[in-house]
Amino acid sequence: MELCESGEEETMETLVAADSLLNMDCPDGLSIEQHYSQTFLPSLGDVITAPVTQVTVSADGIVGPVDQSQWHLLHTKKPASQLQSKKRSRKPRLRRAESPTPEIKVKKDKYNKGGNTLYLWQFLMELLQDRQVCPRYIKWTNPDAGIFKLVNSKAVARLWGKHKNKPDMNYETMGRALRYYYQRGILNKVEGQRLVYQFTSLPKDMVYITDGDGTKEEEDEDDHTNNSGNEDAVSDDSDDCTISSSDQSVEEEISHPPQKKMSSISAVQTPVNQRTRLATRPPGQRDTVLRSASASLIQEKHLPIVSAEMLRTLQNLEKVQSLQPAGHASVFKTAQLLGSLYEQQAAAVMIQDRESSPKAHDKDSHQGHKSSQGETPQLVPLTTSDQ
DNA sequence: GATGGCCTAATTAGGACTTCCGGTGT
DNA sequence: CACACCGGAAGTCCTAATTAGGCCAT
Repeated sequence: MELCESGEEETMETLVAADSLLNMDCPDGLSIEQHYSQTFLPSLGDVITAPVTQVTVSADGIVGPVDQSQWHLLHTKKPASQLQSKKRSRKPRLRRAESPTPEIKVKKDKYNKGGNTLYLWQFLMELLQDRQVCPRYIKWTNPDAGIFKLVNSKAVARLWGKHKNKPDMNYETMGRALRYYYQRGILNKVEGQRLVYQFTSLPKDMVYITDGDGTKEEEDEDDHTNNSGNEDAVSDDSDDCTISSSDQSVEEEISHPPQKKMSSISAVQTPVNQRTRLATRPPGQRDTVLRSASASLIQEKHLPIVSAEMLRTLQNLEKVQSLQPAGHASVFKTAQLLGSLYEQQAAAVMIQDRESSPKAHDKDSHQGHKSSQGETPQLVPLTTSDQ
């Protein structure tokens, strides 16, 4: 195992905190460093299953169910000019999907290729679901609104640096990446509160870890009144007790993906309708800068335009069921909305299939049932009205 | 030999950061 | 003074998309 180098300008506190975390032995022999660079990846590999090779919604997509022959025609019929230009000149490349744009792509086995392709926001979400680091180094201050705090920013940055194999990673650098998320509608800054950020959307079945003895409201109180002092206490002093006292649950944690820890941790799974409305909101979060849902995620106006490829992928919906929230934010929103769209379209197709092929009907009805169960984890946009 | 399909390596474009910086606010 | 925070600019790294070329069957 690689030991963390010391001797930087960081405080001893941070070094001890981060190093103890990074070098901590896990029951299965993995350090937490390996845990975040390896254990997460298989769990994310489950996010995107092999049959979902690509999901695209584009401006020239086609609405309506497409059968195989139509599908073939769609992809073989090209303008003559395009065919002629194949030889020497490159075709104009379609822009790849950016996070909050309507062009969505689910990459095949993206997380199983050995590369560290876990995005920073995914990494933070994973940290927030891991009681080894939450709430010691990162914690929810208002889970309902997706607001979290980097309790020990340097430790979190070092974890991120370890994950990305960037030993020089610091909070300033990581913070720049976080600030880019503002533009892309993935994160918002909570004004007036240092080290406090907000996810614009969250997975439907996000696991919320709260302080063992505290409530969310108490955490918020801490944030308003006892920021730095609390950080110190949380970051280092709690190292021994937290880790040692939770060995059993940590062991379970390591052996199970974060999403499956519900039985072993103090977790709160907030229903969507509860998360999207806040009865009482801490006054300090009133000034939260928020984008509207339409600005931050897939917009419903884009959804009538559904590519044939997307529709075909949705016909494999039972495979899509395994999509998990750690995937691309917009993917889940799209999957959610397209799922309902697909159900409507599938209903029409089912009538046809019932007449022609009973087996096809059984298959479709099965898929439709699964999708209507809402088993596909969805990202829930957190809008201004959520505050 | 011409043609078309398939496969694969190389190339390229673009996304997601990373690094550096100068500046402001607390 | 330290730290958090901001955003511009340039760079790196990685991956998906595309192309070119070889091989094989017809």
